[in-house]
Order: sequence, then structure tokens, then C-alpha cells
Amino acid sequence: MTSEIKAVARQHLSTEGANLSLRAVARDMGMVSSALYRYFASRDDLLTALILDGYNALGETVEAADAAITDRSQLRTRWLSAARAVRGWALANPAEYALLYGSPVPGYAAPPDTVAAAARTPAVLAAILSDGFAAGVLAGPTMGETHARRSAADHTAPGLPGASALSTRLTPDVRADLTRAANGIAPGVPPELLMLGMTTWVHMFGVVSFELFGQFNNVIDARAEYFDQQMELMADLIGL
Amino acid sequence: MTSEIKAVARQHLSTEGANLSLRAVARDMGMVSSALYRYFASRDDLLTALILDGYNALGETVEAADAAITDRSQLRTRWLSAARAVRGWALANPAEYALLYGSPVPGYAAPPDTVAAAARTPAVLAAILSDGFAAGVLAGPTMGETHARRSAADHTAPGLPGASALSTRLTPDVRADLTRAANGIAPGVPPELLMLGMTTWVHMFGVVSFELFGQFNNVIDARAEYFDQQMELMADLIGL
DNA sequence: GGTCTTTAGAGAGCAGTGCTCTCGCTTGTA
DNA sequence: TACAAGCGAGAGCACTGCTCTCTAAAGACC
Repeated sequence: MTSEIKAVARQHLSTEGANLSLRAVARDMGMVSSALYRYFASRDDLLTALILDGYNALGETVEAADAAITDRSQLRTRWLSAARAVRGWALANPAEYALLYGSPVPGYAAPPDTVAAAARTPAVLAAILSDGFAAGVLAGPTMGETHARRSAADHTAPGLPGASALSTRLTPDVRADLTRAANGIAPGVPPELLMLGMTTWVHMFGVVSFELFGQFNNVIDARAEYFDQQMELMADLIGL
Repeated sequence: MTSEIKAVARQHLSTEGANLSLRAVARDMGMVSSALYRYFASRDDLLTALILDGYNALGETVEAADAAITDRSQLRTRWLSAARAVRGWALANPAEYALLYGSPVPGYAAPPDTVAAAARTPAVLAAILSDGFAAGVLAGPTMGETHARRSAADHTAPGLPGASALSTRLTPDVRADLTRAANGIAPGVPPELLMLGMTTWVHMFGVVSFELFGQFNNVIDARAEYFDQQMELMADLIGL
């Protein structure tokens, strides 16, 4: 029953946008609004359930896209497949995506169970990082420095991945945050590498959000190709 | 008068969140709700005015932060100053920031005058790119290739900026989009360089949005330091 | 000064919203 | 058969955006 309500609510969400009307949902189900309160304590409760489902749906999609690459050593292919899955899901479910990654509703605080579901998508990327690091493909000490011209003092930490001219110097606090995060999601991965992984993670959602939220209007028309190019760039950044 | 209404609305926005109530604004002004319709045709109209003001306020802040760097050749310092200004404004005006860069309201389409105001912030970055390119500091042909290990075929276009191991190969459509954008905002800047500039632009807002929208909760605590580190990384990416 | 027109705001009202309450009806169980 | 639990209906409260009509003030013109 609750799942039927959520299904109708999801449909309303996709057609009407973010301001979900409980009464309209009830009307569509041939019920009266007060009946819905048997199943959800409030409208926020319904939204929370939808958010939870959304994180899980996105996570499943991304996990499946990663798992579809049978050669697990093809880290770059796995990453691109996962990234495309994120964009594909977002384009197919824009309202739900906005619910997950858009502006949070005013006084709304995400319940703890949503954060676990929210971690599924970054966990896929973390697994790719972890696999690459374990296989010695990432963060190897064999990189040579580029001779790229630098304007100020060199911020580059030596011996780190792909794009070796990049600043991977971390302050103690940031390093502590990243180390803690690595322990939780990608054990063994050094904080510098996780930093680059998080950069790709954030940038991936940045590009998708800009596309969905209209920031690319009149700027980028070839959205899919642009996204692919950016994700290739990110793969290079990590050294996949 | 309209400015007084907007001021009260802004205040409401900052305390109550995104769902702005026209009646509450009117109440605070000692008026009745219908009186507001003399000045704004609808609630969306008021929001549009606030969005326009927001883009301009952010743009002014960023422009001032860039202009504060007297040595115009210090591109990296200018970029970091502008980026910090974006984050600072966003943290000081979270509700307005969400209005600008969060999920768009359902049926809302941004009027053309807002896009001009929205372009002020990226224009600052474009000017930095333009200055650097004109001075020959960016995108010079003197870069050496790194020997970074690459998993697949090499996507790197030779002779491009700072982080030379990165994929800057553009498909014709993306190249066309970027060339058109460059003509509008950074004349003369090659599309590959503008692509890197847009990457930093998107990533900057990606990091700020993740911070403001709660995606960093329980992950990154040292927000300011993390932001700085990421912006340094982006500066390296462009080759500032 | 006396009209006359524009303008600002008040007030009532409509349709819609989230949410609470009470009251019946149905269904499963002892 | 009696009881209890759960489910939905209906009315109602306070709120919202928005439209309409009406009144009072202010400015323009002769």
C-alpha cells in the first residue's frame, strides 16, 4: 500500500515538479487526503521515503553499470560506465534527482538511514579507486614530473597519480577528514588519491546538476558528448 | 517601494527557507497581501526579481574580489580570490544561493534578463583566462608530455596547458559549443582552454553546492581548507 | 478653488494546501 | 458471536496564491 502511494507520488513528482501535493496524490488514488496519514505521518515523511528510494534506485543503477564491465581491471571503462549511469538516471528522473541533489527543503534534516543509501553511489567510485590502488595501477610512485609552467610556488606532492602537475598537498585537517572517509569507504586508499576521487565525484554531480538545473542553457548543446569529455578528463585526473 | 518589498522578502527567505510566502511578507510590511500585486504580478515575479538581484550581488562580489588583486598578472591569486568570494557569498546567503543554483522551481523558466546577470560570475573567470592567454601564460605550446601511465588510448591533445596528461580532445559538436561560448565571453581563447576553464567553473559551484546542500556532512569537516585545496587543484588544471 | 484621473491600499472571496480530529465501516481473531 | 484493530470518510482549522471590487488619497489641469 505504501509502495502504491509512493508510486503515484513519484509520478506526480515527475509531472508536476517538486511541490508534491498530498491531496492530489490521494485524489489520484480515489482516496481522501486524511487516509494517507495512516501510512505517512506527514508530507515530509513521504518525501523522505521517496528520497530514500531515490538514493537506492540511483545506487542500484550505478552499481549495475559498474558490474556490467566484466573485465574488472578496466578501471577507466568501469568509471565511465558508472558516470554515464548517473547522468542517465538523472535525465530519466529529473524531479527525483533534484530531490536528492538540489536545494534541501527548508527545515528538513536528512534522517540517518538516508545517508547510508546516499553513500552507495560514491561507494562504487571508491571501489574502483580501491581496486586500482590494490592492483598498483593507481598512485604508483613511477610518475615523472611535468614541466608545466607554474605561476607560484610548486604545490605538487611528488609521486602521485596521473596528472602529476596537480596540487595534491593537503592540510592536516583535510588529510584527517579524507583519512577518516577512506577508512569508511575505501580502506587502504591514501588520502591524496581519495581526494582526487572525491574531486571526480563532486565534478560528476556538478556537471549533471548544471545540465539539469539549466546552467548550460545557451552554452552547451552537445550535453552527452560534453559530459563524456568531462568524465574522460576526470579519469585522467585520477590516473585511471 | 519594490526594493523595500524585496528586502523584506530576502529576509524571509533567509530565515524561512525557499517557500516564500507573499502574505507573510505583506504582513511584515503592515500591508495586506493584495497590495503587493501592485508591484509584482505574481509570486514568481518576486522570485525572479530576487534571482536577478542575487546574480548581480554575487557577480559584484566576485568582480570586486578579482579587482582587489592589484597585480593583474597574478592570475592564480585572482582566481583564488574570486573562488573564495563565491563560497563566501554562498555561505552568507544560502537561501539566495539555493535560489540561483539549486533545483529550479517546477514550471519556472528563467527570463532572458537573468541569463545576462548570471553570466557575470563566469565572466570573471573568462577574463582571467583571456588575460592569461593574451599574455602567453596559458595554453602555450611549450608543455612537455608527462609519462603518466594511461589505461587506454591516449586522449591527450598535445600542446595544451598545465596538466598536460589530461584529455582535452573535443568532439566537433563540443568544440563548436565552446567556440561559440568563447566568442561571447572570452574572445580569442581556444576551446580547449575554455573547456578547462568551464571545468573549474562547474567544479567550483559543485563543491559549494555539495557543502551547502549537505552532501559533505559527516565526510568533510574542514570545509574552507578543502575548498581552497580544490581550487588550487583547479588552478593547476588550467595552468594558472 | 474645483473637478478629474491616477494610484495605493483594503477587504472579501475562491480554490487550493497540510494537518487534526472524530466517526463509522470492514475485517480478522479469540 | 463479541471484540479489537485497522482503514477510510468527512468536517474543519489555519494557511497559501490570486482576483475582484471598492474606497481614499494625491496629483494634474482648467
